[in-house]
Amino acid sequence: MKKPAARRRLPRDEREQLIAREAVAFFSECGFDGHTRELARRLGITQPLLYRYFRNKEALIDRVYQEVYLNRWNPRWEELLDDRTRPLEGRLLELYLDYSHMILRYEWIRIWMFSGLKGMDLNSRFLGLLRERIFARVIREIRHAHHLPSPDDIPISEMEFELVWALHASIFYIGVRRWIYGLEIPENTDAVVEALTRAFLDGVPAVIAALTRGPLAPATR
Amino acid sequence: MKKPAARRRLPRDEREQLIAREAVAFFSECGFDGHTRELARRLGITQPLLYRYFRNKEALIDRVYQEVYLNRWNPRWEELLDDRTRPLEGRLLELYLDYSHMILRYEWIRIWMFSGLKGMDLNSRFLGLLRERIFARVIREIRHAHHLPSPDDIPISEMEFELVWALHASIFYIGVRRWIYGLEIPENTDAVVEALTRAFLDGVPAVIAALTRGPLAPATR
DNA sequence: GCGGCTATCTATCAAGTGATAAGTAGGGTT
DNA sequence: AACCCTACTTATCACTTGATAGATAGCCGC
Repeated sequence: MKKPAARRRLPRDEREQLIAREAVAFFSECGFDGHTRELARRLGITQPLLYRYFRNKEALIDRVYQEVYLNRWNPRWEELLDDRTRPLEGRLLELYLDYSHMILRYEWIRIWMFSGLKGMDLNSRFLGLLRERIFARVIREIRHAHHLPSPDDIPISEMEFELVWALHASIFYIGVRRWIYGLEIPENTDAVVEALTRAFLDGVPAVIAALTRGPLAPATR
Repeated sequence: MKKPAARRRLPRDEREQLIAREAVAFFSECGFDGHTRELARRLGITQPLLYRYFRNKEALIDRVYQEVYLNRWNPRWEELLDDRTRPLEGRLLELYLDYSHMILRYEWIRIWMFSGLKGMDLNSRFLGLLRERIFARVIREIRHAHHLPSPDDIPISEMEFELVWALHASIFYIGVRRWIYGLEIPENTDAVVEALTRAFLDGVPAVIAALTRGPLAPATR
């Protein structure tokens, strides 16, 4: 209720930011087929004004991606996992809590899914990064903490990756339930993420131990 | 390469089925904003012909839902879980393998997500059923197999439901990776579903045991 | 093979949909 | 207070898109 109407003649930068912010909210609600007229209506401006700030609809959508995803990768996640002075459980809890705070948001989850369904490569590129930089490290550190062979000696198997995918899925799906299906979820999502991470750490090392001894199907990608 | 062109003047029922089947493939690929002209083009017919078989686009989409979801609920799942003459592990494996065969398909997963993003109540209604009929039973049977209090005595807690959601998420996400992100997944998905279910049964009962003894936060819905 | 039923097509409408051009007016500068 | 830059609006285009009306022609029964 700050402004009755963010009206006429704003400085260029300010208007651009207003548009970008509303575009994030709008496209995350309606998908990228949402109409520019409706977006303009929500901004309290006319539709042609959008085109004074963005060359076309595609440029506007690019900006939305930039706002929601760009530079959200936290290099600390990798450092965190590498820091063997700390117990593994603490490292994993911090990682997954932090990561969940990033992805368990309306805009993040929905634009992520819209983007995936549209076949953008954003998703596969990000998940490729996640797999190589995070998942592989998680498995490496679990093996190390349990005195199992390093991935340098025995490559990470497909099934080991699947177990880490499963934890990732469990966390991500909290957001899907809340922001896509519109279901109620527990108020304290941190507690759930924590419980899931602990359960993972309780159960998975034994499986990995069995895998690094048994016949292995190394991950193909 | 059977038919050069499935041409003119088919019997009414046959044409209707052709349209319905192609509509499933088409809308699962393009989403419900896909254009009727493009659908007609894929069918090798003109766009107005669609309207001789379906009152409007909405009716066509209703038919797609019907084709993909209606009458797919298998009452056997409930009977299966109730059958205490069989070991719990066998029952859960059969349940989740069968369920995964239903949902881990291109059309099922994508239309499911499109529907969720559009805010259809299909998703929440189906998941409500799943929660009450399946999840609650899974927890009840785990408790019973481990000589823990029945849900009649100690209601199922929020966290217990979360653990079952997590298994569901892990399985569902295999389909999301494959059919929405376009990632490679293990060839033998049955083996993965089996491993996830076993891991669930290995780890979760201990957590549930702790929960039914510790202070409980009963599930609110 | 011919007549008629109707599956299918051609032509077209009306409402929208992204985008552009040219006019209007707000507000900082002097 | 007059001026001018440009943020913003009005008017409009070209194309798309769901939907309808009427013409055309394939196929079954005789």
